Amino acid sequence: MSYTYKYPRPAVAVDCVIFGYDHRLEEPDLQILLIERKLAPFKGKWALPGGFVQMNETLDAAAARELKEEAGIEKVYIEQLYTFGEIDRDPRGRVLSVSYVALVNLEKHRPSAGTDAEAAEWFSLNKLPPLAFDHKTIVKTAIERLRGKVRYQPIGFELLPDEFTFTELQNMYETILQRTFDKRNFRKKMDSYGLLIDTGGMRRGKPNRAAKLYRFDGKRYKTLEKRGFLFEL
Amino acid sequence: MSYTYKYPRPAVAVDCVIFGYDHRLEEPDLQILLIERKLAPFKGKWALPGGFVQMNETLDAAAARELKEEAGIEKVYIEQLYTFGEIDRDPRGRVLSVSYVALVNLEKHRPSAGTDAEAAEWFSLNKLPPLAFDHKTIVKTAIERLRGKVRYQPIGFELLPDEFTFTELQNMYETILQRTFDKRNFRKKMDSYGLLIDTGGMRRGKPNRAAKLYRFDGKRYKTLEKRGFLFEL
DNA sequence: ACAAAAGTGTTATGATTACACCCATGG
DNA sequence: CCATGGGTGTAATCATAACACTTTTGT
Repeated sequence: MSYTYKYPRPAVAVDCVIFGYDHRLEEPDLQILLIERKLAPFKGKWALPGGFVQMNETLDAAAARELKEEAGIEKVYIEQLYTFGEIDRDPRGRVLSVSYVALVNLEKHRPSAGTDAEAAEWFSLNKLPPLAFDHKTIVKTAIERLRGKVRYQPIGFELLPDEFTFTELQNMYETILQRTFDKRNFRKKMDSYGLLIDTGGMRRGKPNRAAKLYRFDGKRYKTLEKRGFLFEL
Repeated sequence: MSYTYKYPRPAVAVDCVIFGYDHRLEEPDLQILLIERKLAPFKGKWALPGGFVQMNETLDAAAARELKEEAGIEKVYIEQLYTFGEIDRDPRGRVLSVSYVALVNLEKHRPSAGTDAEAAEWFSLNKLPPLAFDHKTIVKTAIERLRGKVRYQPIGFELLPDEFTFTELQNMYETILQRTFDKRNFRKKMDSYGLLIDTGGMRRGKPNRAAKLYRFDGKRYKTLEKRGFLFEL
């Protein structure tokens, strides 16, 4: 079977930059999920999960599908990033890449084996292997988007478990933004937004004082947002 | 001549939301350049300038080409906005739209006749006609991007002539952001960035005190930006 | 001389920063 | 009982917001 058109058309792929964060690490870092390519081109190289857009699915749906098929990840935060269209970005011919960014908490996505049985692995951002295609550029763009957006939209919470401590929250921001915050000032500001619900639970198990667990109040945020409230770190 | 592929491919178009601003108007407003479609579908309706991506041009190049061909506009600020991929957004079949935002000063682009001899007209944002395809959605997204970005990147200057007065600058921001600023505070802040060069010229001709003309110092901005400086309105 | 917009400082308020000690827990 | 991270307040500084009058120009 084949498809014929009057004018040439580029192929269109979606590629996903999946950021993972593990709040339990001593020295936490941002990680990215990569899959090892089993086919040419770039056979054996690491690449972003992705694939071609089907005719009966939207771009968002294609991204969600690839996320599930290749990375075994579902129902997470995902947003469109940018569309890359350099002429020679794919040696097979003209292929556009509509890229997406997803944010997940690593605790929930440890196994990281794709259903397609491709090797999928988390890599620290500081230790990325060489990547196929122009995926290095895509990753760079994704990091810039994350760094820029995390400061004025409460998307960072997507990287944490549902319940988290103040310190875990602060570490997450410090990791992404590559800077430190004063503990008291950080808590004061977060507190002032009234977006953290005290769950009553405690993070225990370490030889120090137990820490209170909080949950992000997404409903309240949406309400406030409509009234012109701006989350800002 | 025709082109055959093993798998079906969507067609890919670029569409441009061209914002124009006229600093000389009594009650300035943001405008958008639209072209009247001469062919089906949506024949006779107004639409964003755009067209299909050629195989030998990047997306940015395609956007620049359409800008020139359909709107007669060249060498202006342009950036990619978003890629729209709803399945039924084009009645002809599956067509993705990689959309772009361009910013121009109306003074320089008055004639607004496209070289393709299509009717091209500026419309006030508040008085847009019904638009073809999903172009209303694209315009809405573009406005959100402009409103969000203008506050922390000095892109607003692209809407003004090279030389402008403080009042013109303030009016431009007030128009885009739909709010007012205190004159003294606005000048104080702008002044503090040191990004405006006094050209020595004056805006004369009105029966009131002449206003000093300034120029945006793009070079200095780039230098400061690298050192971590953040423009913020 | 008048109408219209240009230009200019000061004070009050709120937000941000800097900074250090006691508390609770598990081993 | 000790090591470790949790939790808390205050003062100084800086940025923002509010506010009104004099100057210059063209007609």
